[in-house]
Amino acid sequence: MSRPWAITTPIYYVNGLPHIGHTYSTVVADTMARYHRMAGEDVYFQTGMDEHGEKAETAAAENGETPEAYTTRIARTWQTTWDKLGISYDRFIRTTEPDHKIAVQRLAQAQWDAGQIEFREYEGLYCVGCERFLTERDMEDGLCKDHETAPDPRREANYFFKMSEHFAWLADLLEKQPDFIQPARYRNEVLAMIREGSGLDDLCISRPKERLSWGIELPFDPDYVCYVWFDALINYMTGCGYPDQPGWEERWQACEHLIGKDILKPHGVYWPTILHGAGLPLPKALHVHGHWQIADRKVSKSLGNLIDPLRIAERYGFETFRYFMLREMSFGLDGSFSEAVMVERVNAHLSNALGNLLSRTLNMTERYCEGVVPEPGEMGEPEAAVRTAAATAAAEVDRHVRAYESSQALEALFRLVDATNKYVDLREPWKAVKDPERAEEVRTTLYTCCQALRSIALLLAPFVPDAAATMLERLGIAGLAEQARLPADAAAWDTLEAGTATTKGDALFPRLELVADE
RNA sequence: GGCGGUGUAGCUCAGCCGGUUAGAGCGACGGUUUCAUAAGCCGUAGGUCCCCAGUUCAAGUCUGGGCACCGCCA
Repeated sequence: MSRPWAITTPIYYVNGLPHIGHTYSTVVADTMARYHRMAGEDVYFQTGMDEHGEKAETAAAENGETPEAYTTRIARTWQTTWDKLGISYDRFIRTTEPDHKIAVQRLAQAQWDAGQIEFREYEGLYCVGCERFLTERDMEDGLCKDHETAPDPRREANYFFKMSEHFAWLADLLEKQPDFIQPARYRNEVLAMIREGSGLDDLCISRPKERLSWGIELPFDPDYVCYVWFDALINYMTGCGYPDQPGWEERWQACEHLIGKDILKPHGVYWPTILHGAGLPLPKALHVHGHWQIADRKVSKSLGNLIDPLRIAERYGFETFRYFMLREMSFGLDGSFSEAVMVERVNAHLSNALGNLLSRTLNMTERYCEGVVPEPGEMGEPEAAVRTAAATAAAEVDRHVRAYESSQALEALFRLVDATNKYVDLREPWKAVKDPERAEEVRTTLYTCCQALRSIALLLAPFVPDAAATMLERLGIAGLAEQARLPADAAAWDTLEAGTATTKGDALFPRLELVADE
């Protein structure tokens, strides 16, 4: 049995439509999942929707729908989007599903039994319009900022998880296991959040049903439902099989979470302490990425910075969008999205460097070698250099992908593309072909190019799967991506069989033109 | 107000524990080639490494102060 490995996207809140931020998270997770699958690991990849809570209940009511109908409708839209974009998730989980409800109740019960939960009565200023207690930040001159009304003093009783008792443990964990939250900047932020005097305290994990009914009932008090974050976070474990599926712990402890920096606190503080309080094991790591700034074009303020992935896919092709996000964003830092820059990058990398290499190689193979992978002669210095470049690329891609550094991984991969282009120019097969005595050299050159393209396609498969599949198909080794093992098979040489038919085909990545907005 | 981050060529960024003339990719410009998606290849262009002070034989790289932007908290 191969080694388990799991990855989760954030559990997206059932609200609106996916934009570039969600798409980026999902694409990174998909790329990671595809790579680990190709590395022969037993991969589980989960994404899904967080469907409970006040906001969903309110939105449903505004639409004249039941919460069930509303959340089902929105969830379908999201799932359809991921399907259209070819995201290879293993499960699209919804927090309204029965197994999740069981998981939440079991975990809440475990905390209750462990004495981690306390019932407390408190008083605060409640805004009827907001349907929640306000903090100072929400008010101006004693009025709710949103509703400009005075909040009522109100008493309420709720269940609290004694979260602050676990801060020392968490700080200690982050010292001993610095890789638990990556990159390090976010680990430091979490340490700052739980430092003495930072203000973070215990976590309210319930809502009285009279105020909110759209939630999972607390197992020890039917008058209350779970606070939405407490409910939502547990989805990651539900998907791994908690509590009853045999062997869930193994998968769970190999599970890596991928999130945006906006939800660092729930994932970096709430989640590990909740698990610790319930006496449950932790996932393997938390990987935190930055946000996309939208650089060009006027973006309507009311719509916000909405980049609709389907619209981009329609205009430019999803794989180019995907390539751009993975190549352009330094993991952990903010990135800048602009269609103009995307077009520029994609043309330079995918069309000019890679697409053209494939195109010239296959064209010459067709013209000079009857359209089959030729029988190579002796390998010289330049051929050995390409072979070394492939081995280097395979090793570097592996290292960077495992560290979530997709940008550096693609950079390393394109060094192989460049090396191969330089190699062709050095050998000049279009000249050599005119000299009958150099026939063997031509065959060796084109064999080497095909072999390099095979490595490139394999390494590229997790990033742009469709294009990589097309490349392999044209090289006469369709479906190889499904059987190959990374990184070893991308570094392997002399694996192509002479005589295999190749197909020239159309441009793999036609050059893009910037589409003008209407 | 507190804590943290970021500030390096037009753009996006590398530069680890301080050490030869500060790097890469893209773009720009010039040359060359024709197998190829007006692609490839070769070369060039020159940036006060945010500012000031300090430590050091030596500082983008360490220390202190300042400025700008961002994040978290209050």
